[in-house]
Amino acid sequence: MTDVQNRPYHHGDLRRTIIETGLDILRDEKNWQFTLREVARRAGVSHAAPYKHFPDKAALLVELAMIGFDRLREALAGAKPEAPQSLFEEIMPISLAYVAFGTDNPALYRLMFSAEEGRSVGMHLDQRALAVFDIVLDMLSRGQDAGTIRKRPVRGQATAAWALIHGITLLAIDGILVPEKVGSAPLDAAIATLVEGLAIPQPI
Amino acid sequence: MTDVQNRPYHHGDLRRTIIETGLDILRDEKNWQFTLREVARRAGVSHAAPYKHFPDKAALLVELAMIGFDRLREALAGAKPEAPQSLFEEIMPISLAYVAFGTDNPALYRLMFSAEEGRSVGMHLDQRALAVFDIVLDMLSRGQDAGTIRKRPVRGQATAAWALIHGITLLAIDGILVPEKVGSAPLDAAIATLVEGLAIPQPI
DNA sequence: TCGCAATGTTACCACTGTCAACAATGTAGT
DNA sequence: ACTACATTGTTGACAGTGGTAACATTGCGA
Repeated sequence: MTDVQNRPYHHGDLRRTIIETGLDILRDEKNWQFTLREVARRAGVSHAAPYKHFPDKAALLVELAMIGFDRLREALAGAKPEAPQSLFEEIMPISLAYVAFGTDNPALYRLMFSAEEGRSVGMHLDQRALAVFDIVLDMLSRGQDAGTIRKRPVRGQATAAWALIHGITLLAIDGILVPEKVGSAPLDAAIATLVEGLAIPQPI
Repeated sequence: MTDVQNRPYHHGDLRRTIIETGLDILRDEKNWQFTLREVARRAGVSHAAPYKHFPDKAALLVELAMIGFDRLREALAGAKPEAPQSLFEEIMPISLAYVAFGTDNPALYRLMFSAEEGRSVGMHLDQRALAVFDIVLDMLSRGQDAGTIRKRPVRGQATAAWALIHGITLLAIDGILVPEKVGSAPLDAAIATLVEGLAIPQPI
């Protein structure tokens, strides 16, 4: 266990440091210029050092995207209401948590769904993304069992739910859907529309 | 009017050529490496020539994104059904056209909604994007007047509709929502769910 | 016809991703 | 303890990129 004080030749735990530095850059770099050399620079290490831990830049980005999916899943799990009285009360907090995660970590969220880096992210993305998808899927399945949502292919309904929230999140990140307050009117209305589409119609 | 045959010193209409070449690259470059030098190369011109027509790379990308929005708007306008018998019949073809546009022009569609290039695209995007948004808005307004959709803030419902289709399109581009056939089951189901959320509930 | 503005080219700069060669360090086997 | 080796970090190079400045060529108006 080397002492951190005297900057030894070997960093000690450079891999983790690189990942954390990468997350930092994703967090405060609004201009999305993610350079491997900048990561190395911030980590106080030479520009080629990261290559001892990651085969190339895309690999690091994949790693970061993975962490992003993990965090998103945790955020959703943490937002799940305990005793929802209606489908709306169940879906709303999770949706808000999802959108909030996206607007709080715009660069990271974009990275998660970007196929721009040589298709790598997209390739490895399936499993983790589907883990998030499964949260929605479970929610709707239970709702269907409880008789609160329509009897339609669950997969299609989950797709609708995910796509809607995903779309809202990206529109919010892009500043098109005013993300002033997360609890803004269009957002609530959009989610309400989704819930109406899922729920079994009630007598007016 | 210079003859195109003998490659004069002055290209003649380089600006348009650059834009078209850019669109070509967007079309067949799946790997999303959009280099200004490659554009110049394909246009058969020196690597600095584009700077006489565009201040920088971002400006060209903004231009391309604009064209993308124009084309999307035209595609949607062309897909509008003539005499829809229901809200579903009205929304479905437009939605399919939207998703098809995205999956047919993945790189272009991504560019349209990417704020990665120095926020330029996002800044200039508003007007054109809202033009697309207005198509949805008009559709829902007319539906509300006709009494086929719920009386809720139109803006929120239009947001829901757009976000859902936008999300579906991106998920399809990312290959998460199997885009095998555009008329796939999850896609139809998702749109159906949307329509149910918009429409006034019918007696079962 | 002459001079200037527009447009294209060349040469250069800083920067990036990536690789090869080299240096320092930890560690296993004797 | 000593030595050979694998690990990890550094330096220096390469090609490719966005961008700028200086220069060349052309078209066009006075």
